[in-house]
Amino acid sequence: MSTERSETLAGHAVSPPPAQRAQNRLRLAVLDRDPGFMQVLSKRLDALGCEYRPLTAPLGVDALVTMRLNALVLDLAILGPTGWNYLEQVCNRLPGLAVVVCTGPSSVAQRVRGLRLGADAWVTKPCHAEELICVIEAAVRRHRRAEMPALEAAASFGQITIRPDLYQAYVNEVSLELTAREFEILHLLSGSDRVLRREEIYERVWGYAMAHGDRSVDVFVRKLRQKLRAGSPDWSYIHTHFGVGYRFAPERESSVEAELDLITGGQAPELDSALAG
Amino acid sequence: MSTERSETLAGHAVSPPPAQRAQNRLRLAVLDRDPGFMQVLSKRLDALGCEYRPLTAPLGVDALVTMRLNALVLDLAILGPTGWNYLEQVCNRLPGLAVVVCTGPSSVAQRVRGLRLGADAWVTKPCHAEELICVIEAAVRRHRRAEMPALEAAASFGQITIRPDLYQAYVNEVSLELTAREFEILHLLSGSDRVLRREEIYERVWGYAMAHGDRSVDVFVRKLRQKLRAGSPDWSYIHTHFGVGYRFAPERESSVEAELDLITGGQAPELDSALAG
DNA sequence: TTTGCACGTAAAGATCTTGTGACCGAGCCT
DNA sequence: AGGCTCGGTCACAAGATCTTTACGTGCAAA
Repeated sequence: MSTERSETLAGHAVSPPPAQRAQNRLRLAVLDRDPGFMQVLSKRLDALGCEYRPLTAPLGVDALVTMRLNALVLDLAILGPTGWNYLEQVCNRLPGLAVVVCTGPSSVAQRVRGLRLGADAWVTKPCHAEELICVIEAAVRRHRRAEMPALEAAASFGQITIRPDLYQAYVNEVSLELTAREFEILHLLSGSDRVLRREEIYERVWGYAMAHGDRSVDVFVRKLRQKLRAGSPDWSYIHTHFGVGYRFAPERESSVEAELDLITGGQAPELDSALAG
Repeated sequence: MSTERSETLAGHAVSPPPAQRAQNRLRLAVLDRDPGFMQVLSKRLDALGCEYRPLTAPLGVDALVTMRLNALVLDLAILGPTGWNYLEQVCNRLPGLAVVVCTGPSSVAQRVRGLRLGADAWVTKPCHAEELICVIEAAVRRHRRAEMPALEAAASFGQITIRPDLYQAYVNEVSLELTAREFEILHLLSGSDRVLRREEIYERVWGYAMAHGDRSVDVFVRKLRQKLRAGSPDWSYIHTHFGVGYRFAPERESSVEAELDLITGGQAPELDSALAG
């Protein structure tokens, strides 16, 4: 297959598809010195695909900021009396960070103090790794509900730019006027390098299984191609794989254009203005 | 609620405190049957000035919605096997509600299950009232961090000025007379430059999940547009994305501009001052 | 080359979304 | 109690979009 993704053609960077997944993955740091605890915990975290950073000494708030964490787990015991101060600082400076205190036996007063200072949860050791992780997730979950608007970034392919935040695709700042469904299909295709079978496309866009003989995907691909061609005539984006499905890949079109492009330096101004008018 | 709404007629600053305070006060319901526990807890809650409602049987989700709670504390033991289901339902339908399970001895598996279903914290009885309250506050605090950026600065878009401190929008110092809901929706939309789906708007303004087929958002957008048009006739602010949702973006309208543009040759810098004056 | 499919294309009809006005109940003030 | 505002629902109409259907075209195997 044409592994040569044509991102270089556009002269734009293509945003990495896994951005979405990275957003949802848990990023956390654990400040603790108990080797057994750390080992058990790290094993479970790895299994969950967390990005996980063990710490043995308190990091400055600025360092924590640059790590872009979702959560911080810390054992107050290893910080001594300064722990309270550190906890307060972290909670104040990083209101969006989930902070879970996981430490040995404590008094009610201590736990109350920790929670009042801004900790989201207090787990007493010894504890089950699974439970601690659930507590972390609960704290992060609640936090995320707020700033979920962390959407995907815009991506460019060939001449078109796909903007998930606006549910629309553009060529030179001009909307292609895609309908919601058209956009979803384009978005799906553009996010995958491989050939997608019709059933796959249907299922992921419509949300349920495709009926046998349904031609809806074909019809939408046609409309998409039509609008893509209208806005970007000398490129082709959606390729048919006979008997299989469709594949997205920006490619330059016919020979005549190609020669003109060489002459005019990759642009055909008359064409653009003609279309724009 | 906002009883002093009509005072804004003058277009002058109005004291917003009552609404603010009501927002900050904790509104919670406790589903439990232990008299001793309830007594101790209610005493502490009263001292803190919480609006507090004891329950001895599970309330329907709809009933909980109308109570406008911040938090729900429940003892799973008194619900029996149906408790898990109830917990799940409540957490799903009211994503903005802090749910704290406070129940007797339990297994790790049970606690994990509860947290996974959406509970924000799990406190084991017997527990100190003070600690439980801290846990509740921690959960609510995290939830609020999202929608309570405290005092936000005023912002202007096109001809309108949005003043979160006054819970009102203005055109040339004149109030648009938005109701609370209307303002909240406008505020939310204006703070995000992407398309917001109805479900998102509903969930962030109403605080719980939107029922399928609910048209409330549409109706309020209509009322908003009406008032915006009344105060700023030749601008449009809220744009419909068919099949998706709404997006806020101040844009001039064509009607008056078109004629002026013809006269002034495509630019109408005076227009701003003319309209502003 | 012929034949059987798969696919491209187009348009009409069905379906879904949205705008809109009227209406009703709850809560609040007088 | 009565009038008011506000929040929320309903039904209808106008559009926009989607699905279905029909037929032409091109691919691939025999």
